[in-house]
Amino acid sequence: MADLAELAGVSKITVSRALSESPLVNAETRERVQALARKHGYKLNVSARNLRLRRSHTVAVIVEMKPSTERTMWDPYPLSLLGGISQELTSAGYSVLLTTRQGASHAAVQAADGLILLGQGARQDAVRLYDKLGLPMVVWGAAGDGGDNHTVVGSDNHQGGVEVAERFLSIGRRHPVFIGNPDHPEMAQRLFGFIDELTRHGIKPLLLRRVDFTLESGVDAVRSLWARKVRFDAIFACSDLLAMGAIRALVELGQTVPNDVSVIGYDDTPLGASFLPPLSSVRQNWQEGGVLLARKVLAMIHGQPVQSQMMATTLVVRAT
Amino acid sequence: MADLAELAGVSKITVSRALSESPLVNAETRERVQALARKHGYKLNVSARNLRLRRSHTVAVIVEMKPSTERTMWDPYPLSLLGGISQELTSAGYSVLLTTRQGASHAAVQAADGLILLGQGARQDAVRLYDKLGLPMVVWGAAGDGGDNHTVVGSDNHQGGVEVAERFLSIGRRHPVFIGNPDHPEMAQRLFGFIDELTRHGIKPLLLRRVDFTLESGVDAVRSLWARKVRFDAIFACSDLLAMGAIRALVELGQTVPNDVSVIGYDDTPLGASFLPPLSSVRQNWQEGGVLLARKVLAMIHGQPVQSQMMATTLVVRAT
DNA sequence: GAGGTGAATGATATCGATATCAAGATATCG
DNA sequence: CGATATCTTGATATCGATATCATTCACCTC
Repeated sequence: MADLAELAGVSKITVSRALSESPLVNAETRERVQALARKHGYKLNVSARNLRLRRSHTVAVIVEMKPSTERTMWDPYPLSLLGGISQELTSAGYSVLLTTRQGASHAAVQAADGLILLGQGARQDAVRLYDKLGLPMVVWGAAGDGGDNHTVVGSDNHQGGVEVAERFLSIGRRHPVFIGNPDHPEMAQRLFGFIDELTRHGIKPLLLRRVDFTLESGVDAVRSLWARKVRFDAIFACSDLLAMGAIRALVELGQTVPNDVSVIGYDDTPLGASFLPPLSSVRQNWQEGGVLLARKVLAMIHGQPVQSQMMATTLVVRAT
Repeated sequence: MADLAELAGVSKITVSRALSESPLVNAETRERVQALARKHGYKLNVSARNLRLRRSHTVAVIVEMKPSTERTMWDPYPLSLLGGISQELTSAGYSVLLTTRQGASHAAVQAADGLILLGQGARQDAVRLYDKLGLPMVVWGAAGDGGDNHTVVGSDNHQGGVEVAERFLSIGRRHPVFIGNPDHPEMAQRLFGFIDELTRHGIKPLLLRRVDFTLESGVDAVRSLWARKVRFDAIFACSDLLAMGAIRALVELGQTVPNDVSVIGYDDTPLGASFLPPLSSVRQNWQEGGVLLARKVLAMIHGQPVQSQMMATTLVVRAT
């Protein structure tokens, strides 16, 4: 910038003003300086600016969806959110700093203007940890206890459960089963919604705990029900893969879907949609979720009041 | 840092040295300063350090896989690579700055120590654009013309095509069809590999151009073949979705897979693996790809010699 | 005991930008 | 025509860290 100043025959500060479109500088001077800057390929030193302005124009995104730290980055789940976040933040002129929880101790994260936490961690420990940093923070997940310094955005898992229950009830199902892992706060909400709605009609679902969200796990779940000779006519699975596994096992056992047993999955993956038969599923709009997360951090950074928000889910009824 | 210096009764510079584990400082002093730093929650100002050291310990990842700029972040493809990149870089103490091409003009990207470009853009224009920045750069994609300042990492699409051809030949197929979009450099490589190997055995495949990589597009492709009464006994589809669509159409038309027609997809998605029948497909290891990308940039940043590299593909033979 | 060695610490300058205050040039007004 | 307002520019200090060179002091050797 000093060089530019010399070239243009003005002072550094005038160059600075010209490049930042300050109205304090003469239009002609501004043009001249900007032309020179382009010509010589001048590049602003972001560190210097950030140092002076005491802000980084950066939001750190910490990904930690599962207890298994090894695999966190691999699930398509956080990655979809990331898409929305990234688009919204970059178009607002902010940078996205991507880290896993291990990397989050690095200094760069602390320099961020705000934090987006994907996944609350077991027992909210991650949330508490980052709350201490005192940065504007938005968390993706189930609505927490609140009262902290952070905002929560998530999809309304409780409502998702309710919708599935309503659907089952409306088509006359009376012996529903829930497959999933209620230790996970978001899954728990789905279960609660499911139970709440069923209970209002005097029905009590069976809870089948499954930790792995794989196709095999779904197959296994149904087989175990069958082996125990449990009577059931509807399955609410916490993921599409579980649901597809369940259907596959049902078919093997000579059951037809949806005549004998209705099955509804969760997440409405393309995978489920192109399954045969096409899977009914609860859709969460992750793109929108990401955008919302980004908007909330930005609002917090700008000191605007921000509220937690749960996004509506949609039950997509296909063939199962 | 100045405050810490006063508290500890030493100078700023000594504090700096103590916190950076410099051997120039007395062990006892170092302990004392570090204890104070912890106690008062001291946080290093990264901007200041970066300014002084003239580096940012940051690698920018620019995502631009498809001509359609709107959707770039949504394909699971770049996102998987991102996982590997992120883990490798953060564990090496580097930060990952995530941007789309639109956001890449922002100053923060230019401040990065290195660049990872996911997707070369149509006609390599993106590559050329960023090459100008003069930063260490690694590009994911098909091996380019080389000779530029960047390194290319990608999976060996040509070999992938060859492997599929070999498989078809080994099971006696004589009328293969290729479905995909040869305008895309990576797809083109697959096609070339496919053709090269087949030609060695005097066989010429049929090329069916399809731009969309959806299930519907695959269905449509096979129907059009059928309508034209083309004779074919093997299909190499450029994506698993295309392959699954093709199979679905074949089944509708009364053909059996793989008895009448063999089908092989690309990418070995979980989707394909849990398809019925389980899809044969060419696997690219994206996790490894991401790790490799990260390692190469780091090497370039450290001034070590780096070479472009194509990763081997694996043909996973399942039921189709 | 003079000179040399090495360990520990400090003073100062510096990285590249911007905020603040000051000042010169020009325009406007009665 | 002088005074005040407006526009434009500049000098200086500053953000928070680290590199460089200088200094102090204890200890060792001959």
